[in-house]
Amino acid sequence: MVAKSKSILAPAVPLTIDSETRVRDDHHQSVRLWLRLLACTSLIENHVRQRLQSGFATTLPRFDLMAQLERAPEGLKMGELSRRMMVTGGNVTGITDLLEKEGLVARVADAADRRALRVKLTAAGRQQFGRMAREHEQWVIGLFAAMPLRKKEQLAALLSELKQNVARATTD
Amino acid sequence: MVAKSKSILAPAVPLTIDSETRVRDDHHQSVRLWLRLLACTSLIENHVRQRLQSGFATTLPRFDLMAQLERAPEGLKMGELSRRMMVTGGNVTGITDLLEKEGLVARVADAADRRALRVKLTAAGRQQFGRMAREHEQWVIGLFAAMPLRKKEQLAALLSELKQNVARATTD
DNA sequence: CCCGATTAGTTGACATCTAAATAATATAGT
DNA sequence: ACTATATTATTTAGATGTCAACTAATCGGG
Repeated sequence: MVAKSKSILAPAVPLTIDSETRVRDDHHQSVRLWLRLLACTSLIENHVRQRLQSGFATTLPRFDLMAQLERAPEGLKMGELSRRMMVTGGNVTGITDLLEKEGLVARVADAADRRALRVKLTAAGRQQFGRMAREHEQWVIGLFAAMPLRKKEQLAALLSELKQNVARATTD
Repeated sequence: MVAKSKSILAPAVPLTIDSETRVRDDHHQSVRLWLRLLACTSLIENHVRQRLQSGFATTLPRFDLMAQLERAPEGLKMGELSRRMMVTGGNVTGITDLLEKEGLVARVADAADRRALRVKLTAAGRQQFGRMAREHEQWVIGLFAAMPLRKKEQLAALLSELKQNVARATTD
């Protein structure tokens, strides 16, 4: 039963039941892990979205964009926003349009590059974001409150490693 | 999925430096943990989406819906699909419309409840899903390949716990 | 049996989101 | 300078997503 063949030319050749089982379990485990990751994210994301909607009549993407700008006082170029938010450029254009119409952000011509625009928070935008951010932080803290600090640290470390791995695997 | 923004940035609300530092670090940690979770999910999600698009000319929500049906030979009611996919009912209606138009799923009247519909995979749908699922599994395995089995188990356990906590925190 | 409250699903209005095409500007190599 | 190429932002079409209002069918207490 121990057909130890590792023949590269015959990948379809059956492995031992043991190793095959182990491999199959490993495969299932990766997919299950991914689904679990996705479930956690969706739960939190939906919760935060609903709170932003009911509490501030705004949306997650708007909040996200403003959050990026909050820590960039000199503003960010559209492309930089796109990279940080991990969405396409066209998407950023649309969200910026709406926020600009609401007077929360402003497009400013970039001095160094005439193709580029810098998006900045307006005074009103900074003020509104401040109010939202304080509450948002409390929501998130509440969602993670039941997990002991130690486990949160473990989770953060594992996710950090995963992020590196995935980033590497997706770029080449 | 969700009118979804993919990365929300941390607030960092200034308080006094000395007395609240420890608490603030804990709070900050929760937000950073959430951002890291979101970053991992977005990376994987974007990768899988692009592969589904280039390899099968389909999308993640379609794949997701078909995956739910694959595990339910009797079919699923719209509401059940909505719950499992964690999206609204209206959304499920739209995706089902398109998949039905493509002949991959079918709406069947429910015998027990005349309000309800059962959505089932067609033979063509089952076949196409099979092909996609095999590749999809390989993509996911590849993304997680660099992480040792032991750590994957830890991560899965921590996420399981988090999921329970968040589910509890968001329902009451 | 009947009526009000739920439940299942769809619809319409609108906001995100991607992928692809476009216009305008920068940059590098010759 | 000139040209080919790359970068920056927008636009378009189509898919996904929420929410609220709607129809139809079920359920439960009188």
